[in-house]
Amino acid sequence: MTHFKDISCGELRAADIDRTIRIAGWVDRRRDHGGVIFIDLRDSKGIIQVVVSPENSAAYNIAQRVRAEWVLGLEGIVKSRTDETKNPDLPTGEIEFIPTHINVLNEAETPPFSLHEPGEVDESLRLQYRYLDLRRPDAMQVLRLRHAVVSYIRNFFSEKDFIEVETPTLIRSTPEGARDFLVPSRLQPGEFFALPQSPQILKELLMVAGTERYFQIARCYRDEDFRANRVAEHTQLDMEMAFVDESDVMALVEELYIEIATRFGGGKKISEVPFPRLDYADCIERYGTDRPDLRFGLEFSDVGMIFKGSEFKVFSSALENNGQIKAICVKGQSGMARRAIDSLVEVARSAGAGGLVNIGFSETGEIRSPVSRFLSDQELTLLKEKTGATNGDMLFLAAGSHEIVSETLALVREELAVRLDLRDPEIFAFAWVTGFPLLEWKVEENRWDATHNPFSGFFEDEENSLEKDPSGVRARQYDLVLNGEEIGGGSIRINKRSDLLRVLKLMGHTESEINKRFGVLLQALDYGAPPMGGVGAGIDRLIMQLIGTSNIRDVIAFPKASSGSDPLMDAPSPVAAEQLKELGLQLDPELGSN
RNA sequence: GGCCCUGUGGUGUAGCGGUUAACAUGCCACCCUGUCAAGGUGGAGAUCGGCGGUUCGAAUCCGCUCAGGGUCGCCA
Repeated sequence: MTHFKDISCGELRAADIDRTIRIAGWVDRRRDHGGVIFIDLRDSKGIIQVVVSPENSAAYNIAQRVRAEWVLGLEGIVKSRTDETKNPDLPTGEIEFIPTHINVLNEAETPPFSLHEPGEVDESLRLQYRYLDLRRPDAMQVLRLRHAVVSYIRNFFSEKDFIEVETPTLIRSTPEGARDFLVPSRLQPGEFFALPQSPQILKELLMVAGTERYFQIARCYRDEDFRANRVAEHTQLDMEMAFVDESDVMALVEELYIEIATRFGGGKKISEVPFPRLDYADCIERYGTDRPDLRFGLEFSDVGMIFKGSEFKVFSSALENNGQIKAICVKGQSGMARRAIDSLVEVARSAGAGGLVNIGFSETGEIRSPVSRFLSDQELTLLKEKTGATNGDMLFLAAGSHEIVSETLALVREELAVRLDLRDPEIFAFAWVTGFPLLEWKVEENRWDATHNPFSGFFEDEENSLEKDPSGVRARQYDLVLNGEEIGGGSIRINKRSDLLRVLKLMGHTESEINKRFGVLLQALDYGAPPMGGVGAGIDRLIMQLIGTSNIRDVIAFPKASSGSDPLMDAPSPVAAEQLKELGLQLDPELGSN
């Protein structure tokens, strides 16, 4: 196989018995019995037990010195273990390796943390020594899975006549969207490149160029604060097709994700095929979010009608202020502990709600609620009817503006799912969400803004035209949701210059701004841009779902800490004054010299 | 930028106003020829993230600060 090894440690099997071979790897564990010494030798494929007895004094002397994580090259014979000493827990447990020669390829310091149970080790320490952290077989396994998925994606599109085209990582800054990472230009001092937030414009230009079917595994950069599922640089499956409509793109993407979930999902089941299509407005009504976790129910019911003129002022006044009242029905939880209810109220308050009303219907039909004295029998009867609650169930109600109610109950719904363990870990719940409004009103900026990106196509008719009622125009946008995470999104693009201009003007851009920022695309659209659409889909989040982690750093070889710094390379770092001078940059003296 | 949580031998934790700062694991030495998280005996190893304050006395209480994690803002 190579100069140092004929076969991987982890691949040795009974079929190799009596072979004389070379193996190499790291010392996983060493067990010294005074006489015989056992060394578990680990490589990328697994572990093999090496047995060194005093009879081979040269090897034995070395084996006595050996410590954890030393790098060894061995020459020897594969032997069958006796029946009593076989280890059924190990894939290589039927055999062991008897070395004739041990070659110490490198010694090693004792690692700063155990490589055997590092789940509990401080993450920043693990990141600082990421090259050791990745030695853990399950960490390396994630990288292997990621590779397999990406390579499957590449094959999938290649076989469907797509070509992968690389696009530049030094591009022009556009003030739309997230904050750009900037790279100063030496040749044009005082000017900057931006790292792409996605190859959006470039892939549209590729469509104008006649590529027709393009994809790319593309790195995307956004200089915003981190979250558990968000980092500054992420990898995206970027795809674009010409001469398509929504159904073409969605069908292809759906086919891909079904294949990936089936092949790489570790036996988990896809809850519904074809993926359910949800309308945006409907989604907000039922789940309070545009990326609902469909692994469990707990849908909202609108119970506003019941409380018109109710004695309970919180409810009646919410309605008078044009708000709404919605309920979640939790089956069999009428006896929920007071503490659990209180903490749900806290969750609701954190979302901006005044509170959260709980109404329990006990098994014997009694009402348990802090507001029971305000509720009439008729209201309670109607509540049961509307929410489907029966004796034994618990209702949670929130009242207020549409926005507050949605956000509040969405949080409460998630929290209930966690506490009641409603999320089946063996399920992939995919869904498409469509029917997004094209534009949303930005109160602070006093203008319309694109809900996704300004290049998204739109549906309009006479009543709902851009100029008459922008809020009524739907985008030709589709988002792919998996287990409550947005894992992809795309649209059929605007391919006519005049339409793009209409949208950009509505968004409050002046002609000259438009030309400066979007001039290239506008011009290109004028040169015969075909109908086109595609998706951008997050690879990191997909892998997270496949392995079932909520920490995005688990699926990245060398991730940044959530502060945005790199504990391994100790980046970012100050640079020499020379470098700054070449770039024509001067630092704000108030930043100090650290 | 706001809020919440965490910081004690190498690692993971306990201790929460007076302790020789405890335990596990790792490390080192010795014993041990069939273990596979080997076992046994012994040993080294922490000024309790940093600075300041309160107190007769601070790992413990308070303030500031640093680092990490989460979250809101932000993320077309």
